[in-house]
Amino acid sequence: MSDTDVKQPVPQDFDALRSAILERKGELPKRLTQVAAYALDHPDEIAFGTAASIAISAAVQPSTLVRFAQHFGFDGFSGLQLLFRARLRERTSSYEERLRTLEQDGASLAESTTIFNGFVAAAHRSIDAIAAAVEPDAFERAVTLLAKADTIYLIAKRRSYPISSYMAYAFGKLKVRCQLVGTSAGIDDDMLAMATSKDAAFAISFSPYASESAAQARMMASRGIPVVSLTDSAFSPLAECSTEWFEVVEADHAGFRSLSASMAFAMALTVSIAEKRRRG
Amino acid sequence: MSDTDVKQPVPQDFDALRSAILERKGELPKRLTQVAAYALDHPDEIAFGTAASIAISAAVQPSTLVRFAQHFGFDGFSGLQLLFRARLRERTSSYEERLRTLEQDGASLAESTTIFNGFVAAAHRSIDAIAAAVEPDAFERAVTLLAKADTIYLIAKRRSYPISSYMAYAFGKLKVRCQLVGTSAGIDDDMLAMATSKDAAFAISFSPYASESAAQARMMASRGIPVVSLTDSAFSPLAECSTEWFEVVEADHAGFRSLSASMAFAMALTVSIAEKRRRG
DNA sequence: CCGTCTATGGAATGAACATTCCATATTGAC
DNA sequence: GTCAATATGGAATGTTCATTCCATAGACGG
Repeated sequence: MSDTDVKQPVPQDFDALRSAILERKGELPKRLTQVAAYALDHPDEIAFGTAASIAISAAVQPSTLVRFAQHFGFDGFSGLQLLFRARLRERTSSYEERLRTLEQDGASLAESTTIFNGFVAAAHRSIDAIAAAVEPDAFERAVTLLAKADTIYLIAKRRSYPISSYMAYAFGKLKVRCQLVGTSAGIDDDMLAMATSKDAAFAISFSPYASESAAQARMMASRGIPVVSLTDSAFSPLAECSTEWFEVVEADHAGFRSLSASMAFAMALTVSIAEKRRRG
Repeated sequence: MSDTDVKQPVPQDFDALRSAILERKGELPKRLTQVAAYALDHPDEIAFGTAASIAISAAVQPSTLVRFAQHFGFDGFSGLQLLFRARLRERTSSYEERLRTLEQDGASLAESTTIFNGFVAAAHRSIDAIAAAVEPDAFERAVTLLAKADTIYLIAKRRSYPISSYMAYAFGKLKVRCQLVGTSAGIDDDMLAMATSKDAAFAISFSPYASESAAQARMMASRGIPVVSLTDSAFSPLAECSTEWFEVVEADHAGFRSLSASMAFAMALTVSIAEKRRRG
């Protein structure tokens, strides 16, 4: 059983595997070279296929795939396949990598440091996610919609309230009329009742969705007032009653989410609206 | 076998499936709704996972996943999974394409897109900056200081208020007693007057510094109450009266700053404090 | 040219998995 | 409140799949 070369450590990520393959391709027997070439040329096939389907496609036996994986220190083919799948999943996580190297340096970091690094990485990931998820056209439509509104009603409760309150602050500085809804109990509905179809609303709500926010957004929509919203799922009650809606998936650290990505989005929206107005 | 609704054709690609799910989500029974929400929120999991692992993650039975697939006309779960895999294959290209538009801000892009990209980039820079600027030891000291406080007073006005209000929300969830200062005019000083040296304060202020915040922080400090602060310059009035202070330089886009980095910092601090308390 | 050692193909095996089935719970109509 | 219809949980089932095993082919050294 000299199959598993003990000298080489088992590759932990796709890049390591790739290097290992390139490095050792000279000393591999014929069929394994064939597999190596196929693997690097068709990584997606490896990620999605089954051993049998890949074997056919690469013109080898399934057992050869297993042997190939074992040559590089894996338990079997499945272990190797995980790396190919992780590659598709992660795509963006150079941040996680940086974080991992940070944590290797000092063996015993204070817990607070780990938490801090976790939130930093989560923030990066969240921002990448929203950058990829927001369609420029939809964003432009939302900006147009809100820019021509007489008054912009900002609907947000609880966790999303800090975002709307910052938007209200910024709108104030930018001389854009807006009305912050959700501050003191009771007067919200009275304020919203004054809205006309010349106005518009921007609603923010994350799971678990505050029922008032959804109800208020629905009410606005039913009165013909355009509603733009920011939420975290296509299943959000906001999604169905909004003229335009955007999905932001804040990455979490240990179950807690910061609002980093939402804040960036909110500011981009706010400034874009002001800019569009300024230009006429 | 009225499971497979013959009215609906079997979705042939992910978008068709997505539309079908959103369209019919109202008429789905409870567990199937749960699966529907999970599927749209975690498409990658569906693509790679096994029925068993997905079932656990979505808190349903494997059989429910099969039934869900059959409700939408598929033979079984596997048929549905193929669509999620195909999506992942195609997405990777368009996804990277989107991220590439972040770099170019040619005239061809809508202004709102340029602004959006600008804030995304600024957020990344800000977070990198704070990750580099915060010293783990100082952070740990700040956490310790605040964790042993009886009540944490959160001092913030105007631009920094969204941060403290989110912290107050999170502290509430985490059962950490805190007092949000700066909300309604007048009672602030009365609230702060009740603070004792067993308490602590966390102050946030950015240029141009609200004079009240600085005054309140100074007052607390002079009464022997530990003050931790987050500000944007060593010359900030907060820096000189704080036991520990941290500098966050939010990168700006066209003169406007989002609060992305401050939010990440605030959440890290909040969670660290709660965690330290929980441990004794 | 023979023996040994490694590589390979293909069948056998056993594990993982999707799917089905049935008993129970829940919902809705009368 | 009762009954029917539908939804759900969980175990049983049968299939697909990765893996192992073994017989044979090929390479290499003597």
